[in-house]
Amino acid sequence: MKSDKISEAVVRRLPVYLRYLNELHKREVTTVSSQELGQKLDLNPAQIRKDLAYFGDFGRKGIGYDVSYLIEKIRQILKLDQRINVALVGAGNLGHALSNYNAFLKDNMKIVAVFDAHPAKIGTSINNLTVQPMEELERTVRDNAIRIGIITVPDFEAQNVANQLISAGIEAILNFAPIILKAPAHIRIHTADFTTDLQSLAYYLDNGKEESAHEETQVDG
Amino acid sequence: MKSDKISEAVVRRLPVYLRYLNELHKREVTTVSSQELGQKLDLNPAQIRKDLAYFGDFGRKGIGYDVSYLIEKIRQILKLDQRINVALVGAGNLGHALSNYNAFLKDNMKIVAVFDAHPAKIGTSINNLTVQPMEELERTVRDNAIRIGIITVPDFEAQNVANQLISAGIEAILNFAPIILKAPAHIRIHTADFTTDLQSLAYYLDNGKEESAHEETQVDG
DNA sequence: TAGATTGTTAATCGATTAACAATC
DNA sequence: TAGATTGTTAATCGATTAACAATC
Repeated sequence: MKSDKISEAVVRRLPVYLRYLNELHKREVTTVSSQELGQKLDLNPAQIRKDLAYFGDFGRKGIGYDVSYLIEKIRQILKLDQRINVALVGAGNLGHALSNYNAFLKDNMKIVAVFDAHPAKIGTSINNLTVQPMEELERTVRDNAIRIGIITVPDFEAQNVANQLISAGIEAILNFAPIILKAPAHIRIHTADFTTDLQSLAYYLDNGKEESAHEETQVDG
Repeated sequence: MKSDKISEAVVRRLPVYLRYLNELHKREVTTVSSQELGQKLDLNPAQIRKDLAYFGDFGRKGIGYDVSYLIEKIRQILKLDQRINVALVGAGNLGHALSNYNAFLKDNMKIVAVFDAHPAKIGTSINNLTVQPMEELERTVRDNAIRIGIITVPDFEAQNVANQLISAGIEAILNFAPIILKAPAHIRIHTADFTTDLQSLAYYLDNGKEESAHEETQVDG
Protein backbone atom coordinates (compact mmCIF):
# COMPACT_ATOMS: atom_id res chain seq x y z
CA MET A 1 0.00 0.00 0.00
CA LYS A 2 1.73 3.13 -1.15
CA SER A 3 0.88 6.78 -0.50
CA ASP A 4 -2.63 7.87 0.58
CA LYS A 5 -2.30 10.72 3.03
CA ILE A 6 0.22 9.96 5.73
CA SER A 7 -0.68 11.22 9.17
CA GLU A 8 1.67 13.40 11.13
CA ALA A 9 1.87 10.79 13.87
CA VAL A 10 3.40 8.37 11.37
CA VAL A 11 5.89 10.92 10.06
CA ARG A 12 6.99 11.78 13.58
CA ARG A 13 7.80 8.17 14.32
CA LEU A 14 10.05 7.75 11.30
CA PRO A 15 12.97 9.71 12.79
CA VAL A 16 12.65 7.60 15.92
CA TYR A 17 12.94 4.41 13.88
CA LEU A 18 15.84 5.88 11.97
CA ARG A 19 17.74 6.79 15.09
CA TYR A 20 17.54 3.31 16.52
CA LEU A 21 18.31 1.67 13.20
CA ASN A 22 21.45 3.76 12.98
CA GLU A 23 22.42 2.48 16.40
CA LEU A 24 21.83 -1.11 15.29
CA HIS A 25 23.88 -0.48 12.18
CA LYS A 26 26.75 0.83 14.25
CA ARG A 27 26.55 -2.35 16.29
CA GLU A 28 26.67 -4.33 13.05
CA VAL A 29 23.23 -5.82 13.51
CA THR A 30 21.97 -6.59 10.03
CA THR A 31 18.35 -7.60 10.59
CA VAL A 32 15.60 -6.50 12.94
CA SER A 33 11.97 -7.50 13.45
CA SER A 34 9.06 -5.19 14.20
CA GLN A 35 8.81 -6.93 17.55
CA GLU A 36 12.35 -6.07 18.60
CA LEU A 37 11.88 -2.55 17.33
CA GLY A 38 8.63 -2.18 19.22
CA GLN A 39 10.11 -3.43 22.43
CA LYS A 40 13.01 -1.01 22.28
CA LEU A 41 10.95 1.98 21.24
CA ASP A 42 7.88 1.34 23.37
CA LEU A 43 5.63 0.95 20.36
CA ASN A 44 3.24 -1.69 19.12
CA PRO A 45 4.90 -3.94 16.48
CA ALA A 46 1.78 -3.84 14.31
CA GLN A 47 1.98 -0.09 14.30
CA ILE A 48 5.58 -0.15 13.17
CA ARG A 49 4.81 -2.58 10.34
CA LYS A 50 1.88 -0.46 9.29
CA ASP A 51 3.87 2.76 9.40
CA LEU A 52 6.55 1.30 7.17
CA ALA A 53 4.07 -0.37 4.82
CA TYR A 54 2.65 3.05 3.92
CA PHE A 55 5.83 3.67 2.00
CA GLY A 56 6.63 0.28 0.51
CA ASP A 57 7.33 -3.36 1.20
CA PHE A 58 10.58 -3.02 3.06
CA GLY A 59 10.55 -6.22 5.06
CA ARG A 60 10.78 -9.90 4.33
CA LYS A 61 8.19 -12.30 5.69
CA GLY A 62 9.66 -14.70 8.19
CA ILE A 63 12.87 -12.67 8.38
CA GLY A 64 12.26 -9.07 9.34
CA TYR A 65 13.82 -5.88 8.04
CA ASP A 66 17.31 -5.43 6.68
CA VAL A 67 18.80 -2.67 8.79
CA SER A 68 20.86 -0.96 6.11
CA TYR A 69 18.11 -1.11 3.54
CA LEU A 70 15.53 0.29 5.94
CA ILE A 71 17.87 3.12 6.93
CA GLU A 72 18.29 3.98 3.27
CA LYS A 73 14.56 3.94 2.67
CA ILE A 74 13.62 6.05 5.68
CA ARG A 75 16.29 8.56 4.79
CA GLN A 76 14.75 8.82 1.34
CA ILE A 77 11.26 9.24 2.73
CA LEU A 78 12.37 11.98 5.12
CA LYS A 79 14.39 13.59 2.31
CA LEU A 80 17.50 13.23 4.41
CA ASP A 81 19.34 11.82 1.40
CA GLN A 82 19.53 15.30 -0.06
CA ARG A 83 21.31 18.32 1.30
CA ILE A 84 18.92 20.56 3.24
CA ASN A 85 20.12 23.98 4.32
CA VAL A 86 18.77 25.55 7.48
CA ALA A 87 18.81 29.11 8.77
CA LEU A 88 18.77 30.01 12.44
CA VAL A 89 17.28 33.31 13.56
CA GLY A 90 18.12 34.44 17.08
CA ALA A 91 21.71 34.17 18.26
CA GLY A 92 20.93 33.90 21.96
CA ASN A 93 21.73 31.05 24.29
CA LEU A 94 19.30 28.66 22.72
CA GLY A 95 20.38 29.51 19.20
CA HIS A 96 23.93 28.91 20.26
CA ALA A 97 23.05 25.53 21.71
CA LEU A 98 21.19 24.48 18.59
CA SER A 99 23.93 25.51 16.20
CA ASN A 100 26.22 23.16 18.08
CA TYR A 101 23.86 20.31 17.48
CA ASN A 102 24.99 20.29 13.90
CA ALA A 103 27.27 17.54 15.04
CA PHE A 104 24.25 15.41 15.92
CA LEU A 105 22.44 15.98 12.69
CA LYS A 106 23.54 13.73 9.90
CA ASP A 107 25.69 15.39 7.26
CA ASN A 108 22.80 16.32 5.02
CA MET A 109 20.89 18.78 7.17
CA LYS A 110 22.90 21.74 8.23
CA ILE A 111 22.56 25.19 9.73
CA VAL A 112 24.34 27.36 7.20
CA ALA A 113 23.40 30.86 8.36
CA VAL A 114 22.64 32.66 11.62
CA PHE A 115 20.77 35.95 11.94
CA ASP A 116 20.06 38.37 14.73
CA ALA A 117 18.50 41.80 14.98
CA HIS A 118 20.69 42.95 17.85
CA PRO A 119 23.61 45.11 16.60
CA ALA A 120 25.94 43.78 19.30
CA LYS A 121 25.49 40.24 18.04
CA ILE A 122 26.08 40.97 14.39
CA GLY A 123 29.50 40.01 13.15
CA THR A 124 30.20 37.74 16.09
CA SER A 125 30.89 34.12 15.41
CA ILE A 126 28.77 31.15 16.42
CA ASN A 127 30.10 27.74 15.67
CA ASN A 128 32.04 28.93 12.60
CA LEU A 129 29.14 31.00 11.31
CA THR A 130 29.14 34.78 11.34
CA VAL A 131 25.95 36.29 12.70
CA GLN A 132 24.30 38.33 9.97
CA PRO A 133 21.85 41.25 10.27
CA MET A 134 18.19 40.65 9.46
CA GLU A 135 18.54 42.81 6.36
CA GLU A 136 20.58 40.08 4.74
CA LEU A 137 18.12 37.32 5.50
CA GLU A 138 16.23 37.37 2.24
CA ARG A 139 19.29 37.38 0.04
CA THR A 140 21.15 34.76 2.02
CA VAL A 141 18.15 32.46 2.09
CA ARG A 142 17.76 32.68 -1.67
CA ASP A 143 21.45 32.48 -2.50
CA ASN A 144 21.95 29.38 -0.35
CA ALA A 145 18.69 27.67 -1.17
CA ILE A 146 17.82 27.58 2.51
CA ARG A 147 14.57 25.67 3.00
CA ILE A 148 14.05 25.48 6.76
CA GLY A 149 14.15 28.24 9.35
CA ILE A 150 14.64 27.82 13.08
CA ILE A 151 13.25 30.61 15.25
CA THR A 152 14.91 31.22 18.60
CA VAL A 153 14.01 34.86 19.14
CA PRO A 154 11.85 36.23 21.99
CA ASP A 155 8.14 35.58 21.60
CA PHE A 156 7.17 39.13 20.65
CA GLU A 157 9.51 39.03 17.65
CA ALA A 158 8.68 35.52 16.50
CA GLN A 159 5.75 36.26 14.20
CA ASN A 160 7.66 39.05 12.53
CA VAL A 161 10.67 36.81 11.94
CA ALA A 162 8.40 34.07 10.63
CA ASN A 163 6.92 36.49 8.11
CA GLN A 164 10.37 37.45 6.90
CA LEU A 165 11.44 33.84 6.56
CA ILE A 166 8.31 33.02 4.64
CA SER A 167 8.61 35.91 2.24
CA ALA A 168 12.22 34.92 1.68
CA GLY A 169 10.93 31.60 0.42
CA ILE A 170 11.48 29.24 3.33
CA GLU A 171 9.25 26.12 3.29
CA ALA A 172 9.18 25.05 6.90
CA ILE A 173 9.80 26.48 10.35
CA LEU A 174 10.86 25.02 13.65
CA ASN A 175 9.64 27.51 16.23
CA PHE A 176 11.04 27.65 19.74
CA ALA A 177 9.16 30.79 20.75
CA PRO A 178 6.18 30.18 23.02
CA ILE A 179 3.60 31.48 20.60
CA ILE A 180 1.30 30.08 17.92
CA LEU A 181 2.61 31.35 14.61
CA LYS A 182 0.24 32.24 11.79
CA ALA A 183 1.35 31.24 8.33
CA PRO A 184 -0.01 30.21 4.92
CA ALA A 185 -1.11 26.60 4.75
CA HIS A 186 1.76 25.49 2.54
CA ILE A 187 4.30 26.46 5.20
CA ARG A 188 4.91 23.65 7.66
CA ILE A 189 5.40 24.77 11.23
CA HIS A 190 6.53 22.68 14.17
CA THR A 191 6.52 24.15 17.62
CA ALA A 192 9.21 23.08 20.05
CA ASP A 193 8.20 24.85 23.20
CA PHE A 194 9.63 23.39 26.37
CA THR A 195 7.69 25.75 28.60
CA THR A 196 4.63 23.83 27.47
CA ASP A 197 6.45 20.55 28.01
CA LEU A 198 7.44 21.46 31.53
CA GLN A 199 4.05 22.81 32.51
CA SER A 200 2.19 19.78 31.25
CA LEU A 201 4.70 17.64 33.13
CA ALA A 202 3.72 19.38 36.35
CA TYR A 203 0.17 18.09 35.90
CA TYR A 204 1.37 14.56 36.43
CA LEU A 205 3.11 15.25 39.71
CA ASP A 206 1.46 13.24 42.38
CA ASN A 207 -0.03 15.16 45.28
CA GLY A 208 -0.84 12.41 47.71
CA LYS A 209 -2.87 9.59 46.34
CA GLU A 210 -4.66 9.57 42.97
CA GLU A 211 -4.13 6.15 41.39
CA SER A 212 -2.18 4.43 44.16
CA ALA A 213 -3.29 0.97 43.16
CA HIS A 214 0.14 -0.04 44.35
CA GLU A 215 0.24 -1.02 47.98
CA GLU A 216 3.56 0.74 48.42
CA THR A 217 2.75 4.06 49.97
CA GLN A 218 2.60 3.96 53.71
CA VAL A 219 3.28 7.55 54.52
CA ASP A 220 0.08 9.62 54.30
CA GLY A 221 -1.90 6.43 54.04
CA MET B 1 -18.31 16.46 34.13
CA LYS B 2 -15.36 16.17 36.45
CA SER B 3 -12.39 13.82 36.34
CA ASP B 4 -12.48 10.48 34.45
CA LYS B 5 -9.09 9.89 32.90
CA ILE B 6 -7.79 12.96 31.14
CA SER B 7 -5.91 12.30 27.93
CA GLU B 8 -2.44 13.63 27.40
CA ALA B 9 -3.63 15.63 24.42
CA VAL B 10 -5.92 17.59 26.72
CA VAL B 11 -3.21 18.19 29.31
CA ARG B 12 -0.83 19.42 26.65
CA ARG B 13 -3.30 22.02 25.49
CA LEU B 14 -3.79 23.51 28.94
CA PRO B 15 -0.45 25.34 28.98
CA VAL B 16 -1.27 26.73 25.57
CA TYR B 17 -4.55 28.12 26.86
CA LEU B 18 -2.80 29.49 29.91
CA ARG B 19 -0.19 31.29 27.89
CA TYR B 20 -2.72 33.11 25.78
CA LEU B 21 -4.95 33.87 28.75
CA ASN B 22 -1.98 35.48 30.45
CA GLU B 23 -1.50 37.61 27.39
CA LEU B 24 -5.16 38.64 27.45
CA HIS B 25 -4.87 39.42 31.12
CA LYS B 26 -1.90 41.67 30.49
CA ARG B 27 -3.97 43.48 27.88
CA GLU B 28 -6.71 43.85 30.48
CA VAL B 29 -9.20 41.77 28.57
CA THR B 30 -11.56 40.37 31.19
CA THR B 31 -13.67 37.91 29.22
CA VAL B 32 -13.05 35.52 26.35
CA SER B 33 -15.20 33.03 24.44
CA SER B 34 -14.17 29.60 23.24
CA GLN B 35 -14.59 30.92 19.72
CA GLU B 36 -12.04 33.71 20.15
CA LEU B 37 -9.70 31.33 21.88
CA GLY B 38 -10.06 28.79 19.12
CA GLN B 39 -9.40 31.32 16.42
CA LYS B 40 -6.24 32.56 18.07
CA LEU B 41 -4.89 29.13 18.93
CA ASP B 42 -5.95 27.28 15.80
CA LEU B 43 -8.25 24.95 17.71
CA ASN B 44 -11.87 23.96 17.47
CA PRO B 45 -14.00 25.93 19.98
CA ALA B 46 -15.93 22.79 20.93
CA GLN B 47 -12.67 21.12 21.79
CA ILE B 48 -11.66 23.97 24.05
CA ARG B 49 -14.99 23.92 25.87
CA LYS B 50 -14.75 20.18 26.27
CA ASP B 51 -11.18 20.33 27.53
CA LEU B 52 -12.09 22.86 30.18
CA ALA B 53 -15.30 21.09 31.13
CA TYR B 54 -13.30 18.04 32.18
CA PHE B 55 -12.13 20.03 35.17
CA GLY B 56 -15.19 22.05 36.08
CA ASP B 57 -17.76 24.56 34.93
CA PHE B 58 -15.52 27.53 34.41
CA GLY B 59 -17.57 29.47 31.89
CA ARG B 60 -20.86 31.32 31.87
CA LYS B 61 -23.45 30.57 29.25
CA GLY B 62 -24.05 33.50 26.97
CA ILE B 63 -20.96 35.27 28.30
CA GLY B 64 -17.82 33.21 27.96
CA TYR B 65 -14.91 32.70 30.36
CA ASP B 66 -13.60 35.16 32.90
CA VAL B 67 -9.93 35.49 32.03
CA SER B 68 -8.57 35.87 35.57
CA TYR B 69 -10.69 33.08 36.94
CA LEU B 70 -9.72 30.70 34.16
CA ILE B 71 -6.05 31.51 34.64
CA GLU B 72 -6.40 30.70 38.32
CA LYS B 73 -8.15 27.43 37.58
CA ILE B 74 -5.71 26.22 34.96
CA ARG B 75 -2.81 27.07 37.21
CA GLN B 76 -4.38 24.94 39.89
CA ILE B 77 -4.97 22.06 37.50
CA LEU B 78 -1.39 22.15 36.28
CA LYS B 79 -0.17 22.49 39.88
CA LEU B 80 1.50 25.74 38.96
CA ASP B 81 0.02 27.37 42.04
CA GLN B 82 2.57 25.54 44.16
CA ARG B 83 6.32 25.86 44.17
CA ILE B 84 7.93 23.15 42.04
CA ASN B 85 11.68 22.72 42.16
CA VAL B 86 13.54 21.47 39.13
CA ALA B 87 17.03 20.04 38.69
CA LEU B 88 19.03 20.32 35.50
CA VAL B 89 21.60 17.68 34.64
CA GLY B 90 24.09 18.57 31.93
CA ALA B 91 25.74 21.99 32.01
CA GLY B 92 26.45 22.22 28.30
CA ASN B 93 25.14 24.76 25.84
CA LEU B 94 21.61 23.54 25.97
CA GLY B 95 21.56 23.32 29.74
CA HIS B 96 22.84 26.84 29.83
CA ALA B 97 20.12 28.03 27.51
CA LEU B 98 17.42 26.32 29.53
CA SER B 99 18.56 27.66 32.86
CA ASN B 100 18.15 31.13 31.43
CA TYR B 101 14.57 30.37 30.60
CA ASN B 102 13.79 30.62 34.27
CA ALA B 103 12.75 34.12 33.43
CA PHE B 104 10.03 32.79 31.15
CA LEU B 105 8.66 30.30 33.61
CA LYS B 106 6.26 31.74 36.10
CA ASP B 107 7.65 32.21 39.55
CA ASN B 108 6.51 28.85 40.85
CA MET B 109 8.55 26.50 38.73
CA LYS B 110 12.25 27.00 39.07
CA ILE B 111 15.54 25.33 38.28
CA VAL B 112 17.25 25.25 41.66
CA ALA B 113 20.22 22.99 40.99
CA VAL B 114 22.56 22.15 38.10
CA PHE B 115 24.71 19.02 37.86
CA ASP B 116 27.43 17.82 35.55
CA ALA B 117 29.81 14.87 35.50
CA HIS B 118 32.63 16.76 33.85
CA PRO B 119 35.22 17.94 36.44
CA ALA B 120 35.97 21.11 34.49
CA LYS B 121 32.35 22.21 34.75
CA ILE B 122 31.95 21.60 38.45
CA GLY B 123 32.09 24.72 40.56
CA THR B 124 31.47 27.01 37.63
CA SER B 125 28.43 29.23 37.74
CA ILE B 126 25.40 29.09 35.49
CA ASN B 127 22.78 31.72 35.92
CA ASN B 128 23.53 32.14 39.64
CA LEU B 129 23.68 28.42 40.27
CA THR B 130 26.90 26.59 41.02
CA VAL B 131 27.35 23.43 38.99
CA GLN B 132 27.48 20.45 41.35
CA PRO B 133 29.07 17.03 40.85
CA MET B 134 26.81 14.05 40.22
CA GLU B 135 27.72 12.64 43.62
CA GLU B 136 25.68 15.37 45.26
CA LEU B 137 22.60 14.79 43.15
CA GLU B 138 20.79 12.47 45.50
CA ARG B 139 21.25 14.61 48.57
CA THR B 140 20.47 17.89 46.84
CA VAL B 141 17.33 16.46 45.28
CA ARG B 142 16.07 15.25 48.64
CA ASP B 143 17.09 18.31 50.63
CA ASN B 144 15.42 20.68 48.19
CA ALA B 145 12.36 18.58 47.47
CA ILE B 146 13.19 18.64 43.78
CA ARG B 147 10.42 16.92 41.82
CA ILE B 148 11.32 17.34 38.17
CA GLY B 149 14.59 16.63 36.39
CA ILE B 150 15.71 18.01 33.05
CA ILE B 151 18.26 15.93 31.17
CA THR B 152 20.60 17.73 28.77
CA VAL B 153 23.50 15.30 28.72
CA PRO B 154 24.78 13.38 25.67
CA ASP B 155 22.59 10.46 24.62
CA PHE B 156 24.89 7.73 25.90
CA GLU B 157 24.72 9.12 29.43
CA ALA B 158 21.02 9.91 29.47
CA GLN B 159 19.69 6.59 30.74
CA ASN B 160 22.23 6.50 33.51
CA VAL B 161 21.36 10.03 34.59
CA ALA B 162 17.67 9.17 34.46
CA ASN B 163 18.26 6.22 36.77
CA GLN B 164 20.04 8.42 39.25
CA LEU B 165 17.30 11.04 39.18
CA ILE B 166 14.69 8.38 39.71
CA SER B 167 16.45 6.74 42.60
CA ALA B 168 16.88 10.15 44.15
CA GLY B 169 13.11 10.41 44.18
CA ILE B 170 12.31 12.62 41.23
CA GLU B 171 8.76 12.23 39.87
CA ALA B 172 9.04 13.45 36.29
CA ILE B 173 11.68 13.99 33.64
CA LEU B 174 12.00 16.28 30.66
CA ASN B 175 14.49 14.56 28.40
CA PHE B 176 16.39 16.41 25.68
CA ALA B 177 18.63 13.49 24.76
CA PRO B 178 17.72 11.71 21.52
CA ILE B 179 16.93 8.39 23.14
CA ILE B 180 13.90 6.58 24.53
CA LEU B 181 14.36 6.39 28.28
CA LYS B 182 13.22 3.36 30.23
CA ALA B 183 11.63 4.09 33.58
CA PRO B 184 9.04 2.72 36.02
CA ALA B 185 5.47 3.51 35.08
CA HIS B 186 4.95 6.02 37.85
CA ILE B 187 7.69 8.27 36.48
CA ARG B 188 6.39 10.65 33.85
CA ILE B 189 8.76 11.27 30.97
CA HIS B 190 8.44 13.84 28.24
CA THR B 191 10.87 13.83 25.37
CA ALA B 192 11.88 17.13 23.83
CA ASP B 193 14.04 16.08 20.97
CA PHE B 194 14.48 18.65 18.25
CA THR B 195 16.46 16.32 16.02
CA THR B 196 13.21 14.43 15.61
CA ASP B 197 11.34 17.68 15.08
CA LEU B 198 13.71 18.81 12.37
CA GLN B 199 13.83 15.48 10.58
CA SER B 200 10.08 15.12 10.47
CA LEU B 201 9.92 18.68 9.17
CA ALA B 202 12.09 17.67 6.24
CA TYR B 203 9.42 15.19 5.17
CA TYR B 204 7.06 18.04 4.37
CA LEU B 205 9.48 19.85 2.10
CA ASP B 206 8.01 19.97 -1.34
CA ASN B 207 10.03 18.38 -4.09
CA GLY B 208 8.21 19.50 -7.21
CA LYS B 209 4.50 19.07 -7.27
CA GLU B 210 2.55 16.88 -4.81
CA GLU B 211 -0.69 18.69 -3.88
CA SER B 212 -0.34 21.81 -6.04
CA ALA B 213 -4.06 22.44 -6.19
CA HIS B 214 -3.07 26.08 -6.29
CA GLU B 215 -2.64 27.41 -9.80
CA GLU B 216 0.31 29.52 -8.68
CA THR B 217 3.34 27.56 -9.72
CA GLN B 218 4.42 28.36 -13.23
CA VAL B 219 8.06 27.43 -13.05
CA ASP B 220 8.50 23.70 -13.67
CA GLY B 221 4.91 23.51 -14.79
C1' DT C 1 -36.86 39.62 25.04
C1' DA C 2 -33.21 38.40 21.54
C1' DG C 3 -28.58 37.12 20.94
C1' DA C 4 -24.66 34.76 22.55
C1' DT C 5 -22.26 31.09 24.39
C1' DT C 6 -21.66 27.38 27.51
C1' DG C 7 -21.70 22.27 28.82
C1' DT C 8 -22.73 17.94 27.03
C1' DT C 9 -24.48 14.31 24.14
C1' DA C 10 -24.30 12.15 19.79
C1' DA C 11 -21.93 11.62 15.33
C1' DT C 12 -17.81 11.48 12.97
C1' DC C 13 -13.40 10.81 12.11
C1' DG C 14 -8.88 8.86 12.63
C1' DA C 15 -5.43 6.19 14.84
C1' DT C 16 -4.06 2.01 17.21
C1' DT C 17 -4.22 -2.81 17.88
C1' DA C 18 -5.48 -7.65 16.91
C1' DA C 19 -5.63 -11.27 13.90
C1' DC C 20 -4.23 -13.97 10.16
C1' DA C 21 -3.13 -15.49 5.40
C1' DA C 22 1.00 -15.28 2.75
C1' DT C 23 5.60 -16.59 2.57
C1' DC C 24 10.50 -16.58 3.72
C1' DT D 1 8.84 -29.02 6.92
C1' DA D 2 8.21 -26.02 11.13
C1' DG D 3 8.87 -21.54 12.98
C1' DA D 4 9.00 -16.75 12.33
C1' DT D 5 7.47 -12.55 10.68
C1' DT D 6 5.62 -9.59 7.27
C1' DG D 7 1.73 -6.85 5.01
C1' DT D 8 -3.00 -5.96 5.42
C1' DT D 9 -7.77 -6.30 6.73
C1' DA D 10 -11.01 -5.99 10.32
C1' DA D 11 -12.02 -4.65 15.13
C1' DT D 12 -11.30 -1.56 18.66
C1' DC D 13 -10.37 2.31 20.82
C1' DG D 14 -10.04 7.21 21.49
C1' DA D 15 -10.15 11.91 20.08
C1' DT D 16 -12.34 15.59 17.51
C1' DT D 17 -16.28 17.92 15.86
C1' DA D 18 -21.22 19.01 15.31
C1' DA D 19 -25.37 20.03 17.26
C1' DC D 20 -28.38 21.78 20.59
C1' DA D 21 -30.84 22.45 25.03
C1' DA D 22 -29.91 25.29 28.90
C1' DT D 23 -29.24 29.80 30.39
C1' DC D 24 -26.84 34.18 30.97
